[in-house]
Formats: sequence, structure tokens, C-alpha cells
Amino acid sequence: MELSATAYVILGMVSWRPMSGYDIKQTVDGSTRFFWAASYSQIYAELHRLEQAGLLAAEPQPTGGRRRNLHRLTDDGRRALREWLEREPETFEMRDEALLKLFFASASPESARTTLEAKRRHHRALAERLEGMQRAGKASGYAAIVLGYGVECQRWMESWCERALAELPTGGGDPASDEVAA
Amino acid sequence: MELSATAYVILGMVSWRPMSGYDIKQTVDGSTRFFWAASYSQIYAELHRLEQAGLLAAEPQPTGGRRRNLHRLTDDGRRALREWLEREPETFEMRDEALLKLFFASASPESARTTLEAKRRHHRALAERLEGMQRAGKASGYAAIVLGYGVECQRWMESWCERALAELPTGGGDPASDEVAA
DNA sequence: GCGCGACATATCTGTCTGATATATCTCGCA
DNA sequence: TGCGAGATATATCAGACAGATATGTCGCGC
Repeated sequence: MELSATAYVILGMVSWRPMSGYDIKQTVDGSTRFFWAASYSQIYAELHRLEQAGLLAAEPQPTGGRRRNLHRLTDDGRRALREWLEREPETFEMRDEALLKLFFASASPESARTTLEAKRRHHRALAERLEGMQRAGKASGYAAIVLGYGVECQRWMESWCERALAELPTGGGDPASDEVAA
Repeated sequence: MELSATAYVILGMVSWRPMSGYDIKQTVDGSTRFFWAASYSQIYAELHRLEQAGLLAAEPQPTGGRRRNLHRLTDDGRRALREWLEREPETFEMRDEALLKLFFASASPESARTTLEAKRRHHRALAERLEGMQRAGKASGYAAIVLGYGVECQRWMESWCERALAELPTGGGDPASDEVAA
């Protein structure tokens, strides 16, 4: 049974406590989102698939007229989660539009500085947000380790931008001719 | 005219010299791939769209019986590229399966160590590959700056893994109880 | 002259995002 | 009392994107 990594995010979240799709989305947005995001469409689709596969069990818990399905892990689900944890991680991807703009900056050299400044601001803002989560003591155990990674990583990126900015030639010039040999 | 960021990768590549779709894929795989990847399906689809939009011009250059379309930037295309470079970067995303596994490691605490070791190996291997590109002198100008970022970033991640490994409790235990407050 | 690997284009399936639709519930406040 | 804003909750669509695969040509070594 091949599952997407997002399916395992759901299994992992539900391993803490039974959750609705909405709960899962909120928790992902407040935690794994910075290294693994998930959208509603993905979450609800996976939830149905995982129930079909017997890894999750849903029990309807309507509050008055409002629908709500609480999903909990089955024994098979817990086993699948554990097996996934013990496999080698595969996916590591970055998508950084600022780096892309810097890469092509020779087509508009004045843009290099503003792009780097925007990237620095972005990392600083995210670092501060994550530090707020640290101070709020929202994460413990492994989650706290990963949160620490997030903070330090954003701070490293922020400081790289500062260094790069300092080394950038001032006149909006091109730091030696550009391009990558094919 | 709304273009995807991948469209601008294509405009940027073609701004260096006219290229075929195949050329673009090779160049992306050897350069921007680590912060902005592109697949053939995406590239050929965008190439058609950009030509429709008048930002690229294609000239057929068959070698004997082998088809080949050389794409070059039009004046509108160069203008669009410059305008994009001067806009604020928006997308910054990471997808790191190792971090995800570490996050949920309390469901299989022995996995934390092997996950971190795999992540460390991954970053080391990528760093070495990028350092090889540096030594080969394949990048100059802004591309070299971005390559330097890649190397330093991978090395930072590698060293973070080493630090985390050193701080991990030895007996496969759980570093204080887990979970994230909703 | 045959086969392998590089060159070249195209397309399919499936993952995933972001926006949007729909409906209910809660709470503050007029 | 009643009403509107915002939180809760599920669902779906269009489109971006990756990865695999199909199809065919070319050059080169053996």
C-alpha cells in the first residue's frame, strides 16, 4: 500500500489524539507547515483513502446540526506509521523564489539588493514567529527539537542575506559576468 | 498576464542564450534545481504558453530528421523577466521528510537517530556535489553567489544534524513527552 | 552495422495548493 | 432579543508540478 507523505502527516497527528479534518489542518498550520504543508483538499481526500484502507476509523460526532467526524488510528494505522518512521526519508525540496531572482539578477542588477533585503525580512519575520512559539512552550519532546531547527535555520538564512548584502558591489553592478556552463 | 514562477525560470535561462526544451531541462537540473526544480511536462507546457503570449519566439532547427526548437526571448519577454525580478519574491517552501519523521518520532523513538543520520548524510552528499561544481568553476556572477548559498546551507544543515545527534538521549528514549498544543 | 547513450519532444497519472462554496455554531453587542 | 462576525466543519474545482514513460533520431565505439 503506497501512501503519500501527507498521509503520514495525518496518521502522525491522529496518533496524538483523535481529530477532525479541521483539527488536523489547524495543527499542521501551527506546526509541520514550515517543512510539510497540507491543504484541506489533500487532507479530506487522504482521510477518505486512509479510512478505506483501514488505517483510520471515523466516528461521527455531530454537535447539534453541525457535522463532525472524529478520526482515530487503528492498530494497522499505528503499525503503518511506525514502519514509515523506520524507513529512510526520501523527499528534501526547497522552493525559494528569492534565490531564483538572485540567480537571474544580471537581467536587472538593481533587483539583487532589494531581493536580498526582502529575503532577509522574510526569514527574520518567520524566525520571530517561531521564537514566539518556543516562548509559548507550545512544543515539547521531538516537536521542540524540530522547532529549534526551524528557528536556527531561519536565523542562519537571515544572517546569510546580511553577509551577501555586505559583499554585493554597491553601484548595482554585476559581480563578474554571469551564467552557468551547461 | 499571470505566469508561474517556473515560466520565469524558462525566461531567465533563455535570456542567457537561445535554448531547446531539452537544453533548459539540463541547465535547470545542473543549477536552479536545488531551489527551483522543473519537469519536462512543465517546461514544454510553459514553452508553448510563453510562445502564445509572445514572450518567446521559437525557430525550428532540425538536425537531419531530429526535431529541435530553439527558443529565444522577445523584447516583451525580456521586459516581463525584468518586471518579475523587480517584484517582491513570494514563494518560500521547504519539504523535508526527515524533519517530519523526527517530529513524529515518539511513535518509534529508535527511528530518531537513524532519521537524523540519514538527513546528515543527505546534506553532506549534496554539499560535496555543490562544492564540486564550485571547484569546476561552473558558476560566475550571481549564479556563483547562489551556489555559495547552497553549499553553506547544506553544510549548516549537516552540522545541525550532528549537534542534534549529540544531544539525543542515548537509550532510544523520548526527550520529554511529545506533542504540540493545538 | 549494431547497440548504447545522448538528444529531443510529448503526454499521463497522481500529488498538492489555493480559492471557493456551503452550512452550522458561538459570542459579543446593540 | 436578534443579528452579524468569526470560528468550526466538510467538500470540490482549476491549475501547478513531478516522475515515469513513450517515441524517435543521432553519434560513436566496437
